[in-house]
Amino acid sequence: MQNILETAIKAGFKEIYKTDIESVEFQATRKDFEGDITIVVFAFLRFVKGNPVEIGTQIGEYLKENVDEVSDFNVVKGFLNLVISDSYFVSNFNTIKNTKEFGFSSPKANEKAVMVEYSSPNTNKPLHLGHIRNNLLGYSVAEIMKASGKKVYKTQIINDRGIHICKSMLAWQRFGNGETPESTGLKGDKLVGNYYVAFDKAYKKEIAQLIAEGKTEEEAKKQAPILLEAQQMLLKWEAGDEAVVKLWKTMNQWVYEGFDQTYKELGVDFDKNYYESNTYLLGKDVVADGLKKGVFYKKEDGSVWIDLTDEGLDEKIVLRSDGTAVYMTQDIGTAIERFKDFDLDELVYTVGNEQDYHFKVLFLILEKLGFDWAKNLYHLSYGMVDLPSGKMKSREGTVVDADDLMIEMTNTAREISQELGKLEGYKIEEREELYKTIGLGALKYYILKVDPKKRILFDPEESVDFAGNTGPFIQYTYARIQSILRKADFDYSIEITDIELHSKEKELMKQVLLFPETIQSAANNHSPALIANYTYELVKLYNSFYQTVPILGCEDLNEKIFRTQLSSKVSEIIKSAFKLLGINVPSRM
RNA sequence: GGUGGCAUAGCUCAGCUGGAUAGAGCACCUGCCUUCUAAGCAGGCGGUCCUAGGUUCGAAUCCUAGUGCCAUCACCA
Repeated sequence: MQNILETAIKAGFKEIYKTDIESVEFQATRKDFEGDITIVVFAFLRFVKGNPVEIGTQIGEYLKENVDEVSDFNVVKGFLNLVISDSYFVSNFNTIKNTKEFGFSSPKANEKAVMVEYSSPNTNKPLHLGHIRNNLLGYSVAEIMKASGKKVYKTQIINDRGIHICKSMLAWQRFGNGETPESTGLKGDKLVGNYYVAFDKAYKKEIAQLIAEGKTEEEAKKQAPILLEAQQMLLKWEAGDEAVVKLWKTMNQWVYEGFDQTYKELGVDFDKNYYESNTYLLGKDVVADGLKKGVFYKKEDGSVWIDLTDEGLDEKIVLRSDGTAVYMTQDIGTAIERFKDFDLDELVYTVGNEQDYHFKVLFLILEKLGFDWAKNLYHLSYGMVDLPSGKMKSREGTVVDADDLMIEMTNTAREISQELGKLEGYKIEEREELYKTIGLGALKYYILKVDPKKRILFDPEESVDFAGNTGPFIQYTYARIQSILRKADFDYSIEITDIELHSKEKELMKQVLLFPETIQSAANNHSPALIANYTYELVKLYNSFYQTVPILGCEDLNEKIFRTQLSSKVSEIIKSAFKLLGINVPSRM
């Protein structure tokens, strides 16, 4: 539509004012004015001198005469509001009416893929609310990019080695009495997490003891025997000590089983897992190579650095003086590995904004090393999820556990649903499934509707809403439409062409037609929030339509068919949009 | 201290590349279930868009400075 108008407007200026204009500025007409599309006349004043109202009127008249789709216009101040004909909307609707997965594009042949990394947990403690945001964002962005026409691989790198892992292992050895998930009935990740906390407790105790003996806090922190022992254990692990490796495998396996369960409940998945225990040595040869190229330099003690002061950053270490890899070394190696493993041209890292600096440096290093794909690396940086008491800290037990939270959400959904009592004829299992759908819908929507880069304040005392701009509200609208479609006992597949639109229908259709560009924009911006906001707007318009005009009770058969078709399309879009957010929709609720 | 991010209604958030009287939801108040699901609809109340300058016909949006909160600046990850 905009293209048609732009060409016409340019032609109009040429005819009336004998001038060429560069571009036309469009915007949606505000609700309080009549019209569908608005042209900002002010922008033309650079090319044509005169009164904006006069110019607007002349252009409006020109368009009304020369463009079929423009049925009327009005000018308010410097704004030319155009009324687009009903037939334009109706014919547009008819072309998309039967499109399966309207708004989604399929991947083009031969196009390279995008890899989205998310989750990437440590294997020493259970997943919490912060991981939930990460998982939901990563999963959703991956789905959105798929829908926008990209081939996508989902991945995570599991941080399964290092001193923090040894801490839980050591604590289990000392205090565990051979406990297992089976013997305790605990989820594996929970059990291991308990020992991570136990380590910290014992460690703190030893520190206090040493301080009492006259050491400074700093000395005490470094000399606590339990810490030294954990460090010993790490060395043994790296040396391949049989007993340590065996324990490591056993405990990690417990954690994986626990994680799998959480991921399944949350509804996220991965195409490939990377393990840090396999990748932590990667990148060293790249560093050696970069050293030759002069990208890095060696200090006297043998450590290798990169100087980024020209870019306004600092110097950064890429290899320790003892030749071992740091985090950065691994990330360099892993990135390269991934581009070898898959035919990629883009890699998205879903990692909190506390690591902004790290990724800035990483990308810069890869660019300096000469990888042309380095410019296609993207850090999907999101804000922290904070509690009213501040930051969540696993070691201090101030975390909102992922499993617990999902259960609580389901419980709330159950309470509300039972109170409303609309589920006659539903079996117990069906109901439980539904409570989960609604509870998780509330949680996921609550988190995803917020712009990723903003931090979220989560108050466990105030439960997530189920009314207003929420997941359940949107699910409810979907269920309502399903109810209508179940009751529609007539053939509504025929094409309706000649029809006069109710203003509610027109507004709704305008929103429907925006779905494809919303997906593209959400993909470009890596923002599920755009999908959430779009869907909310769509659903609000639908509910207003639903309560203003009769659908099945409509006298005129054409109207009735058309409104049913429109309802059906809206429900399809709700379902698709929610699929992009990883949220299911119920046929009743 | 250096660097980066954020600041919009009592609370939670929208606000696209600058554009019309700054929009939703929650909360509070008023109506609407003998028509398709009231987890809904219609309406009311509520704002120095952090502050001060600047650019512009026009600034919540762009620039500069300041204030506040958060993050980061380790041979940790």
